[in-house]
Amino acid sequence: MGGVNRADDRTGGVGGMRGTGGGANLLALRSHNTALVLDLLRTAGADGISRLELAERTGLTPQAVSKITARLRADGLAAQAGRRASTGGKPRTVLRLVPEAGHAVGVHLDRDEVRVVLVDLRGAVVGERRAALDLGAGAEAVLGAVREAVAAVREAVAAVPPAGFDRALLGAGVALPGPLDHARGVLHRVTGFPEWDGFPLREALAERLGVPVVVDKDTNAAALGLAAGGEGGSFAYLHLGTGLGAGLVIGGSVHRGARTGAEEFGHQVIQLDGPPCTCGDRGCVEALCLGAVARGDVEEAARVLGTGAANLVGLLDIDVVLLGGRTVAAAPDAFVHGVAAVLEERARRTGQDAVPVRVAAGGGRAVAVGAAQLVLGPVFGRGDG
Amino acid sequence: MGGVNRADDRTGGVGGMRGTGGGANLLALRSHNTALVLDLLRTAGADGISRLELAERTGLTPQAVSKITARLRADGLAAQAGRRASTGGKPRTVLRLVPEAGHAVGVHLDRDEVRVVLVDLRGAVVGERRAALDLGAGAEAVLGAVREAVAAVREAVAAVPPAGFDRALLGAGVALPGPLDHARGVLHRVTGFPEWDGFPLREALAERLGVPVVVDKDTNAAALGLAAGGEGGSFAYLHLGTGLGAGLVIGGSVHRGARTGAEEFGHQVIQLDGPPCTCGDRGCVEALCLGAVARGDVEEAARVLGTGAANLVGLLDIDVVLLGGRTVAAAPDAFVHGVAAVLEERARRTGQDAVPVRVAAGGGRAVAVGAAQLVLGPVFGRGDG
DNA sequence: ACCACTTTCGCAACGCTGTTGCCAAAGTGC
DNA sequence: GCACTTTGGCAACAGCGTTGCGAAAGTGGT
Repeated sequence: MGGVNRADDRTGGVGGMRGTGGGANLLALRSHNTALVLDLLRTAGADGISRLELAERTGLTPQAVSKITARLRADGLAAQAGRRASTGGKPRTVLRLVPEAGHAVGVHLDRDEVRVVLVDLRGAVVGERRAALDLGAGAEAVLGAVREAVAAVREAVAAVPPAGFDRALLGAGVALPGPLDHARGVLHRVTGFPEWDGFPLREALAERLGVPVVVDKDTNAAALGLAAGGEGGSFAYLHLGTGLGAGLVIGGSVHRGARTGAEEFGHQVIQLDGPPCTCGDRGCVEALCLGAVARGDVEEAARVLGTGAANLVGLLDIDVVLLGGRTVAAAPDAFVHGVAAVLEERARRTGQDAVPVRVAAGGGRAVAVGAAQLVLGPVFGRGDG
Repeated sequence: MGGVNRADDRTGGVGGMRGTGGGANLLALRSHNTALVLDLLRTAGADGISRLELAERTGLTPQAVSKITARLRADGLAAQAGRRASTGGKPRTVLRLVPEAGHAVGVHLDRDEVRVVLVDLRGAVVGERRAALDLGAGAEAVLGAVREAVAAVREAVAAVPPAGFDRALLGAGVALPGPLDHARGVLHRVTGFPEWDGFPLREALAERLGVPVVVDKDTNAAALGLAAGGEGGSFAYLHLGTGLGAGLVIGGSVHRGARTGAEEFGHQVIQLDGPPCTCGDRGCVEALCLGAVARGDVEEAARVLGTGAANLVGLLDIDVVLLGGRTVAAAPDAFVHGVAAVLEERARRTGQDAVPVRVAAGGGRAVAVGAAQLVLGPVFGRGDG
């Protein structure tokens, strides 16, 4: 290890911290490093990870890792899990995350139903509940239904063994369609339901549930869930259902604009003076893509979607394109191949490797699971996603 | 101030730190907070800023700020600069950055000339030199010319009073056209000059100049320069010259992809099956825009550029669009108004405020000045830009 | 002119961080 | 069975920001 300070040769430093404020004290430093270790424990999964490996990956000294993991074990968040084979000396003891040391609920508030999942620290679903719901039935009814569904899931899980575990609920993440103010938890223009305009959902729900609440757009939540599910680097999640939206993950974190209008992927113009779109513009990807679907021309829809994806890939250097939504689910292969074809053609021209295209994992509960990650993310140092 | 830990009620914490590694020790914490203070001192400019103001803005305690600024003063980086009016007690002493405590050179390596600037810590130009240069003349000739130009600027500045100042050269930033590997400083496919392919420019130049070197794409450097020049938040710099490129600043930092292909703004398709582009695709913004310019139809060129910009604004929630480059400089008003018109039309539809459009400041030496910021940025905690 | 009060800001002691030096524990290999 | 390697905890340590306190330097009332 030598006498040289090991963190000195890192390029990153503490990094980050844009905007105002950002002074860091010892508490911030401690929680930062703790979150880092927790994140590595989570990534390691059931295999576990040794202290020295943690030290190598974080750049901290083994002794610092020992201190941090000792605290985590004392708090019940980590546990010893066997040992590795010796390499000529004392074998490394393997540590693993204790998934049931904390939980989070994820709420997917859709136009016609609410879906609630309870996940553990790993992000694994341990309870789920769906209920029909009219998003236009008014705030009281909707909030009540959410409260009920959340309570039902919590009770169901609490009833089954193994009992005695700490079922600490860290908070609730809520995802719903339409732009909103993520930072303040206030809704804006929920498509088709103007009565929600300006509604302080986070505050109202936090009061009813008695736990911290985070709200976000459904596509962002889905993208976040995919990122937590092992999808690394930068990727775009394109959701093609009744509309066309996207969630963007850049460098591991979800991109949200300062305003609410971010990720209007569907209203990117790719056909100057093309057919009119519901948004009032002409030649939007959404209009072209859904128009082709309506005509039954899935091939053309995929090509159009691929062109929009190619623009994104070129602009932001995306690593993977993931497709989701009901329309994609109806003909997954056609869409994947069609989009991939456009990207491969592009890669052939630029001489680079083609960006892979896949159907997003998670299926129908991807958004709810991602919403839960809105709460879990910060625990593992993922900012707000 | 009370007994409560003040950093606890911040949402940010130490934050950031994506990817592997990232363990932070006390040294990292110290340099983080120091950089934060330096950045505020720089932003304050000649007006200066008081210790208590620094404390409020960073979230640190006044005492911590006093310690940090004492170190900075001892190092010659900060100095007392008068005092403010009293508000009923001891008046605050104002601190300011000592600009001449450090310098950086910025090199703009263009196809036909090299432009070198020497800037102080504020980013103000204190020396400049231009020289004709054939980028295709081979590595030896080009590197020699750069070395000569840099040496000439340094000597010219060292010769003029006020003498005796610490003229510490922190490093050199180099900007040039075409994609490259920013992290490793290796070139890729410099448009029109295939012989530079894979050339380790950073290493080669660092050896000749004897100072650390950072390389980046010209549009990224220009965007970084604009960000350092007071342009806040997220913005896009669109450069329309012999080609069409863009530099993206998201949340105060330059966006670079993991690969080299990021920000291929000009090859965004906005006209399906449109006219062929030099890149091999059809309907790229660059082809349409430059085609219109060639026909003398500046109005149409601006509309096309505006459509591309609108796509960007919608996708990434950009705050400002800045235009630059020779073609824009030839008819600035036409381009600004034409692009603004598209964005205003878009804003009218979505019911939001229109994103403003301006001509980028800095003129012909914007890239060189921005290149210097590649070196200065990290000093002020701006990561690598 | 004097004194009470407010505000700024440095010194000293403190708690806590990660680091270093050292040693016990627990394996492998001759 | 002994030498060696590797792991990881204990204790002392340097250095970070924080807290307690007091000197410095103004204002405003008397």
